[in-house]
Amino acid sequence: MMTPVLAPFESSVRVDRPAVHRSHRAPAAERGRLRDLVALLGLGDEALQTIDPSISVALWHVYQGGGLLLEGELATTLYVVRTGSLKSMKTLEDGYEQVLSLALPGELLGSEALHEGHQPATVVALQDTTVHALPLCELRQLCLQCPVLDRALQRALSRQLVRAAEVTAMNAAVSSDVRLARFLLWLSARMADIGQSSHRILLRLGRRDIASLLCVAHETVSRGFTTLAEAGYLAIDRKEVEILDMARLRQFSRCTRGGPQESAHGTRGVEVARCVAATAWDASLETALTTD
Amino acid sequence: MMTPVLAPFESSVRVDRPAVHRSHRAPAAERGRLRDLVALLGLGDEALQTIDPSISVALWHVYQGGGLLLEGELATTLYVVRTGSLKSMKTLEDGYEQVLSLALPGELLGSEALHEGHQPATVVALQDTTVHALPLCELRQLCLQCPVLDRALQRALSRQLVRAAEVTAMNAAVSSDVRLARFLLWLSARMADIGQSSHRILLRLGRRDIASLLCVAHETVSRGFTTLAEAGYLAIDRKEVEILDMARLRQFSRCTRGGPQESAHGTRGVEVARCVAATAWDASLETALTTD
DNA sequence: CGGTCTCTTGAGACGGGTCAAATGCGGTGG
DNA sequence: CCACCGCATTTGACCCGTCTCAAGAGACCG
Repeated sequence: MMTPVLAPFESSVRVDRPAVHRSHRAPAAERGRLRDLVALLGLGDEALQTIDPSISVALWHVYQGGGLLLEGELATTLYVVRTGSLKSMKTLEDGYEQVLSLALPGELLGSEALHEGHQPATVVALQDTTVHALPLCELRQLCLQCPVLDRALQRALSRQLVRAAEVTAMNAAVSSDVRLARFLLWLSARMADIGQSSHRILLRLGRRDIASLLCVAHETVSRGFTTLAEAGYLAIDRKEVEILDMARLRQFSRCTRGGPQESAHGTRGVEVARCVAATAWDASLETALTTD
Repeated sequence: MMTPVLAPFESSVRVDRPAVHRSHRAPAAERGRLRDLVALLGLGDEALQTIDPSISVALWHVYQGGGLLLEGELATTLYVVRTGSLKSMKTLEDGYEQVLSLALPGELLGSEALHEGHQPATVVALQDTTVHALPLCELRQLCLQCPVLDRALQRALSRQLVRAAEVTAMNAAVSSDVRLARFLLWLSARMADIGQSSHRILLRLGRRDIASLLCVAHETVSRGFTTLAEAGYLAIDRKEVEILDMARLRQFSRCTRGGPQESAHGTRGVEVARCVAATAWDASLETALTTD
């Protein structure tokens, strides 16, 4: 932690040719690191027994705004997020930054590079973050030694696929306000998954990044927050969101084009009533869906 | 092939509760089936040696409009597309059908269910299609026996992730015409990958499905085709597309909001000229990019 | 304390959604 | 073989939602 962080690229970075912007390796070398990794992959201590303890699993620190992966880079390592959060994004030919996903603890990074051998996306930390680094060659050994871990890896890959599908579903053709509501519910569920509050959320993504993820202009996101807040679904202060009425927010998020359209405008609750008949049913599902 | 196909659901199906619409198992039982599967995963015959030949890999036929996976279904099997094509889609709470991806030969289906254990999406054949079916329990044995295959599976999973990211990038915030152009280029590249013409393409997806994939109204897709055709980029007849000017189509596809906007309207080539200065450079990259 | 950033809010224009109707193809049954 | 029906596709007209441009208020940083 003495070593200064290598120039993390600015938050709204335009990734240029070279420069392996990379945060330094942290000195930390705890004993339970492997155990920690194994737990993140959803396995118990018993899996630990079958693993060669000489395997080196480095712990990396990536500071806010720092890059972990750079588009085009050769794939040498797979990462598992331990703490913090990161965004992955693709810089399109025209220079537009398309945010692809949000990585929270327990998730895999760099797995898209197994195919083709180079990173298809850039990954940047949204806050100070730690990741376990598994060199691919060691990973192969691990998979051979420990079939349980091999399967855990498959499951983790599968989860990434599910996440990607969720993002696509979020962007299903609907109004921007509904998209934003879906985003918040999605985030809320994921926070719950990692044991954090699903009601009070600190947005790590800026408006611009959220906008990119939802494929809208950033002003639209801003207005959307205002609208949802005025409707009483949530309170927002800068990057802090508090979901005040989960059930109604979820109700609102169901609207699609073609279906009964809901507007969050106007006196709260009035026009929402139209399709809220299902709210009781809704509430019964809520616990199942949110893991509150 | 004597057995009649179990009621395939109609092409524009709304998946309701029950009914395991499932096409029947085909009688075919060729010798080289395993070899075929292994080849689809990008492995050579040498991998075949390490595999227990008693492993049962069934070949399934799914007829046009027939379902292979049903949302919510328990995960028991992984499929590898052998011939044909399928779409995977999610039925959102409001009944809207969101198309998530297009599966072509060599791709994995059902892999999203490794996590959570049940299918998160429905998969329907767009034409008569054959898939290799690997029961999960046997798959595990295979992975143990044959590390090469295990890694091939990881790569295949990784590829699915890349595909998902591509879809997201396609939908990056741009005009609907540009989105359509990107879709066509994407499809063109994938057709090339599987050894088919990248210039003449038979669309297996209907306008409605394309619209869903691109998150626009189906009328907009229709108009988009007309626009691109009038601009001279392509010719379209019903479901047959012929890309007439790949370079200019690609050029057009680069436009994003914020960047220099291009309109395909009006006399072809006029307004395109503005940012076509790079066309020479473009052409040099083309071969690298398209695998024509 | 200024510079630079993000975020918010407003005003106006335009793209694309919605509704509607015409066309054409494919499949079905007489 | 033909008439009929349903569905996909196309095209037009209209209007709302969202993008764009612009300005101003806060934050954060040096």
